[in-house]
Formats: sequence, structure tokens, C-alpha cells
Amino acid sequence: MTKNEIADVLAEIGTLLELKGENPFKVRAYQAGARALEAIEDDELARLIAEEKLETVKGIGEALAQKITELHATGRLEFFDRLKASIEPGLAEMLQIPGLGPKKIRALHDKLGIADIAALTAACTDGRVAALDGFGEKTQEKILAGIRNREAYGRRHMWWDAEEIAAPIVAGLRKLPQVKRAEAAGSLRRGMETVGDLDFIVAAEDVAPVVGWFTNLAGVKEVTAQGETKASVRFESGLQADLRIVPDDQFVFALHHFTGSKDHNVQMRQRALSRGLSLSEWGLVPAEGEGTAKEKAETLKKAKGGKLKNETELFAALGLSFIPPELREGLGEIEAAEKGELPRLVELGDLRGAFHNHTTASDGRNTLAEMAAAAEALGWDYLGIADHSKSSYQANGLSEERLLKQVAEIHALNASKRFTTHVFTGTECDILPDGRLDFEDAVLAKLDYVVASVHNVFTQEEGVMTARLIRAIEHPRTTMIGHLTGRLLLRREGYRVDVGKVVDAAIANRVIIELNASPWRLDLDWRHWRKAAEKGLLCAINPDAHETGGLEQVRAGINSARKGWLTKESILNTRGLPAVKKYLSTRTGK
DNA sequence: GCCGTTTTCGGCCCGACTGTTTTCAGTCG
Repeated sequence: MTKNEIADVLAEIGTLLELKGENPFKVRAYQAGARALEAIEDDELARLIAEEKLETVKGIGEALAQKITELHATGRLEFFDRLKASIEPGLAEMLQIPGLGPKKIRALHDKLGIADIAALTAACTDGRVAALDGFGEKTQEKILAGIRNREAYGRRHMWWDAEEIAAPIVAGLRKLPQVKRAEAAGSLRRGMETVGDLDFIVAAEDVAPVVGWFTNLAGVKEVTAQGETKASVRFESGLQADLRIVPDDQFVFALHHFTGSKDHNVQMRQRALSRGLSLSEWGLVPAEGEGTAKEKAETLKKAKGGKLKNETELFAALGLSFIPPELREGLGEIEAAEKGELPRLVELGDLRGAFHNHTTASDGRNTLAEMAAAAEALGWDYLGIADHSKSSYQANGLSEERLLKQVAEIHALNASKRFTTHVFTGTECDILPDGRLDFEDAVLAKLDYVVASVHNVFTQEEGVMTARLIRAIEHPRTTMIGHLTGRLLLRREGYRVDVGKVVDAAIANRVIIELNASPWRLDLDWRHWRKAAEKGLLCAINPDAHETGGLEQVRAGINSARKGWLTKESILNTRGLPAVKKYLSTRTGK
């Protein structure tokens, strides 16, 4: 097992002990042990184990050292297996309900015998929860609302998770000898931040083997439909997937239709009708009763008799340039395509680095060197390190001393030329409730840049929160604002803030607003970006990576940037290292 | 369960908020 996998086990042990009502400091010891482990590099862990020196690591004592050694050697831990078996599995699931922690879950279990969410729903509905000591009407309502939200949210999935399932399915379909073409369609292809279900469009004549392959995929829990042209399955995760098989000459129409969105499709069909054509998932054919026969024949001729090779030809048949799937939301893309005014959207390959990333110095899971190596492997010219500031206790925020020590480490790493990727020194500095920053100017002045973010007191009135953010923007050391609204997709709404006012203040103060690419944030939302960039706002796409693998999540941010009509010109981290150095140096001197 | 030049027990990271209380426990970040 790798150090991060072992750390996951230790953290889960902590959660399970918490549910058992164990000594909270023992719980914390496991969590601290997990974090201590993350701060070590994998080969160093192997060395420490081999030399029996694990206990020299602060936070790891005799008991944890023994468990880590067992996990490292065998990938299993008997203590962990026994602990898991001793706790009803429904209890851990109840932790996902907002407002329910281990103490309350224990009380519900011990006094009412509740061991899963179904039993909890029943007890809330008949009022038994409100009657319990320490609970009340409001708590009961909040729990019920939490369960309802969970069910509603449960129907959607984060783009990143859906893509991880969909990508190998598309690859697998394309390898089948019967399949000519295969694509994922739907909101996944449009790069939406969340996805309801998966749609696969396949061109094939011989249907049965394709359906058979699809319905027998690993992880399929249930086949909900299976016919001549279509099959539907539900995976164990609850995600549903539809497969549609069409003849090759219909593929382009089916792909366009099932990519959507609904608004885009309605506008496209209207446009076709106005040209005497009828567009559907089946094809592009002369419409009945409208336009002269000559007009129809001519348009259809341009459309090559309704038989088109690809979507570019489909759009061209309606007098449009190709509209990238991300833009197909019915928000003016058809008008822009008609005028030839669609932007050249930013692409993943345009990114040269990113600024908002964490290391084990705060709450990251990989060391500075590991993060730099991962950035180098991605071919990035630069990597910004922005660990948490001192007020973020829960995230192990850095004190002034620890921050300055990290700055020295980064300077030494750059000087060593160990990696081709240049590392920038930064901080993710808390914006305090009154809008001040968490570090003094003298400390901030030692950094290449400052990401200012809100991490506490989310419940302020909209006016107060807006003023708080604007004060942070007006601070001369602020380079960019991190995750502007603090939303967590499918879990939590963002805080109340007047985005328009904040954007205007950012432009006026030459401050960047981040597009946080973490798949559960994608904040600031793509819906704001087109207008904001037109007004002159500069963007930075940041993965907010807490481990090496997190850097690649910029892909999700690129989706959102494209949905927001962004070009590489309005994104700082598409610029090369010299240009970024210059930008940051003029910023720090502002 | 970890830690310790106060060495083998007694402490362990903090602040805001909410809903339950009538002085505070639990949750969250």
C-alpha cells in the first residue's frame, strides 16, 4: 500500500472509533497519524519501516507504527477489519447528513435503536427524534431536510466522477468490431458541472453483441431496459447509463440531439424549419408545408441529402460554424456561430501551470517535492504553492514562521534545478470576517502572490459578505480571490454574495478571480464568466490540488472555462513563465 | 493513542454558530 492509501485507512479508523464513542483524543491521534504519514514521501516510508524507525516520526507511536507496518507489508489490517465488522454500516452513512455528528448518531442508535437512514427517516416522521434529550423540533426538521436533499442530490453526479466511469466505456465500445463510431453525449459531453445520467451513442449495424457487452459491464447492478436499439443499465453507484445504437448515417443526428441542451436543440430545430428543413435525432429532411420546393431541394443539396459525415457538416448545413459541445446551452451560441463570432475556446494544452495548490505543510497529502515532480510530469512550466494561513486551524494553516520557512525551501528547490518546473511562493490567505487578510503586509510582501479566500463565518448577510470580499480585493497584496462563493456541488450552496459587485471591484483593482477547478467547486460558476471576461476580468484556472493527482483536475476547470466562453487571452496561467513572472512582479509592486 | 529537559500521567488546536438550553453541547470548517 502507498502512504496515502495507508493514511486513508488510519483516517477511517478514526471515524469508526468516533462512532463508537471512543476517547476523542484517541480519534485525533489516528487522524494526526494519517496526516503525519502523508508528510513523508513513499520511499522514505519504506526506509523508515525497514529500519524500524517509524516511531521517530512525530505523531506516530508504538501502536500506529505496528499498524502502518502491517498495512504496508500486507495491504490489510486485522484490527481494522474487526473494527469495521463491529459497527453497523448504516451509521457511517448517517455522518453524511449535515448537522449529524458522531455524538448525535450514537444517541439515536443507543436510545432509539436507529442504525440506518431509513430508520432515521421513520423516527423523524413520527416525532420520536424531537422527543429525545438534546434534540428538538428544529433538529428533527433539519435532519429530515438533509435526508431529502441527499436523495435529490443523489440523482446527480459530479462531472469528474461520471467521466471516470464513462471514458473506459467509450474506449471499450470503440474496440468492439461491430462498432463504427461511439461517443458519450448528454451533459457529460457539454462539460456540465454535474451529470444526471450517461448517454452513449454508437453507430453499428449488428446490435446484439454491442448490447450484450454493455449490459455485462463490471459494476452493472441492474439492466432496466434492453431492446433493438437501446439498452439502459444502473450501476452500483446509482448512476444510470443509456446506450443508443443507430445506423452510421444517423449517428451525427443522434449525437447532436442527445448532446443537447434542450434549449439549444429547440433553437436548432427552429432554425432548420425557417430554412424549410426538419431536424431531429433521425436526420435532416425537408419539412412539410413550409418554404418552396425549390428552396428545400437546394438546402437539402447543401446538406448532402441529409447524409452528413460529422457535426461540422450538420452545423454548416444550417449556415453555422461548428459549435463546441460546451457552448450548446441555447445562450446565444447559434447567433454567434451564424456571424462567425464564436471565440476560440481555451484548451487543456494551453495551460502552462497553476497557482492554488497545497502541500503537507498545511492540509495537502503530498510534499513540496512530490507536487513539483507531478507538475513537471504534466509538462508545466510553473507551479504555485498556496498553503492555508494561520487562521485555518482545521486545515493546519501555516504560521508566519512556518510560511517563511516554506518560502526558503521553495527558493532552495528552485536553485537546486531538481525540477524543470519553477515553483512560485504563495499563500491561500484567509479573508477574516471583517475583510482584513490573515497575514501582515510585511509577511505577504515576501511572497510571489496571494490567493485570498473565505473559509469561515459563511452566514453573513449578502451586503456584509460582499463588502468583506471587496475589502480583500482592495488590499494591495491580493493577487487573486479563491473559490469566490464557497459552494460545494451537490452538498452546499455558496455563501450569499453580490457577484457582479465583486467582479467590478476585481476589475477596478486588477485582481484576478480564480476558476477553482476542483470538481466539487468549479467556482466561480461558468455562468458568470462570459460577461465578466467581456468587462475585462482576468481568470486563473486553479486545481486547488491537495495531492499530486489533483493537479489533473484542471480538466474540469477547462470545461467550465469553455462553458464560460473563455479564451486563453483572459486566463493568466496560459501565459509562459517569463510573462507570469513579469505579471506577478508588477502586482507585488502595485 | 501520542507526547514529554515539568518525564510514565495528564494534557492534547480554535472560533463561530445553532439549537438546545438557562450555561452549554455538538457540529463545522
